[in-house]
Amino acid sequence: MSAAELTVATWNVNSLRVRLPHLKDWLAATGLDVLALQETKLVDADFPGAEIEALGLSGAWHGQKTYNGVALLAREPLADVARGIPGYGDEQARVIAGTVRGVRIVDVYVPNGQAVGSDKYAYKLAWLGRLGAYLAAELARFPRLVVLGDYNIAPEDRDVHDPKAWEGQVHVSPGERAALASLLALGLSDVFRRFEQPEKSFSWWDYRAAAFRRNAGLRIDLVLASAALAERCTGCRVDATPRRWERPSDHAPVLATFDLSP
DNA sequence: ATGGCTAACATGGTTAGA
Repeated sequence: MSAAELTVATWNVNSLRVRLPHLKDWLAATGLDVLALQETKLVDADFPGAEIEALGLSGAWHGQKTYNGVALLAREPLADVARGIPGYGDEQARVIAGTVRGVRIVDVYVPNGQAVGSDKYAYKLAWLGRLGAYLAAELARFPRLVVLGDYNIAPEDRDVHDPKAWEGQVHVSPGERAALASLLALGLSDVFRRFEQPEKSFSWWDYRAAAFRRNAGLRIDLVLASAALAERCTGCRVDATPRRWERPSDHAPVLATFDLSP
C-alpha cells in the first residue's frame, strides 16, 4: 500500500453478484493495490462498476453470460488494458491484462479441464499453450510481469491435501503440471514458495463433504512473477478468512506484495 | 458411497465447477 510497495491479490469469487458483499467486507479489512477476479459470471453490462468505484477501485472487466468472466481492479488507473489472449479467438472470457506503475498484470482463469482425456482437458492444455506464447511476448515487452489467477493446477503434491487420492486426476495430472512447468520455464516464479508457509496451505476447498472444515483442499490459485519482480517479492499468503464466512466462494484470495523502490 | 454442495438459468432439472 505504501508508495514503494505494490500488493496484488487474486480471488475466484464464483459469481460476483453473489459475492459482492464479501468483496466489500474483505476489501474494507485488506490493503491492496490490484485485485484480479475470476468467475465473475456477469456480462459487462451487468458489472457493478459504480459499487466497485465506491470501494475506491477502478478497472476493467471481461465477462460473459453464466460462465467464466475476469476483472482487474486497481486503486490507480490501469494502462494498456487487453482482453483475452491477443490473436486467440477464444469465446470464453478468461484473461484480462493491464499495467500499473510499470508492472504488467495478467489475470487468468485457466480452464478446469473436467477430466483427464476429455475434450475440455484437451482445451485446457491447448489453452495453456496459447497462454505461454502470449506470456513470452509480454515478458519481452515488460520485464516486470505478474501473472495471477485461478490456474486449476496444483503445482506439487504438497499443494494437495491427499496426493494419493488425487493421483492422475485433473488438476494434478502430469500433462497439466508439464504445461505449468512450461510457463515457469519462461522465467516465471511461483512467489508463494519463496517464503516459509504453513503445512497444508490451500486456496480452494470443495463445497461438499465439509472439505473446508477438514482442510481437504488444493492450492490452485497462484501468483507467478518474472525474475525481475520475483526478487522484489516481500510476502505471499493465502487469506482463508472469507472462506469461513456465510455463503462463501469455494476459493480464498491469495495476496503478494512487491517492493518497487529504486 | 462415483455421492456430497453451490450457482446460473429457469421455475424442474440440467450443466458446470474442481
